[in-house]
Amino acid sequence: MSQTIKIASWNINSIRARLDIVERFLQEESPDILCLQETKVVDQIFPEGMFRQLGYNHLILHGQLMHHGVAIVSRIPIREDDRFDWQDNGEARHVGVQMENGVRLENVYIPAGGDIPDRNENPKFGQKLDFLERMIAWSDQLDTPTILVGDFNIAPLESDVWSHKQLLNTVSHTPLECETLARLQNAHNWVDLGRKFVPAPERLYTWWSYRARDWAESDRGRRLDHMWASPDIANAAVAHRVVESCRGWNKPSDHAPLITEFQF
DNA sequence: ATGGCTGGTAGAACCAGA
Repeated sequence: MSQTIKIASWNINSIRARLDIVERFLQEESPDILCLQETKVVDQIFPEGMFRQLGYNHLILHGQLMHHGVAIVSRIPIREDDRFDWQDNGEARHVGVQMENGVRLENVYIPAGGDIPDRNENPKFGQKLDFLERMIAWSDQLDTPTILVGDFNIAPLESDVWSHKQLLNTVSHTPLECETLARLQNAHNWVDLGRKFVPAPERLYTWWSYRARDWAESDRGRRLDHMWASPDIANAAVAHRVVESCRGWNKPSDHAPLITEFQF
């Protein structure tokens, strides 16, 4: 007997500022599970009501004051199994759950890394690389079917950015970050579902700056958000897309949500 | 013109995002 599970991931840039568009997204797309990044709220005042009204009664929250914060909301049973501190500084950037079928779902918010792509001049860049190294060590040992989603803050391929040449020295697309992300991918033979369904060199973006006069017209996007799957369950993914239209909604996040449908 | 905006928290001529 097969089961279809629809999983979404969205860097929401404040859940409280975005409650209306998240509700619209849940009503229109009806995912079974939604992984959120940058919730920017402590767990005590996370706006659970809207989610529960729509049947999302399983809420796994890992927030903190002001910045970062992740959450997994679900209308099918999930149980928390870990919340790693891959940055080793207490920031809320990961939470992981297990579904009833035993597949793990890991929701991560990799640090942006600051402005200067040099760990000596900019400690945040070093923290980002160290975060990735800890994820590599974890991936090396991983022996359970796992789905890894979230805001990775790296656009690895030339066709993942609006201009490869102009962004080579911009944090999120530097060769060092792209090489490190490739090592992370190789550490578990992770399947990049975005590029499985939209092969390079087709344009594929998930983030557009707030500062563009017209984000859609200039289309200076980057693919910062990703969904990866263990090789042994990658074939369970039967559909995947970036819901770009959400970027044009009223008071949007600067990220668009991703959706993958699995048939287990 | 890849920072032109945006949010949170404080009460900033702030900090952070990417």
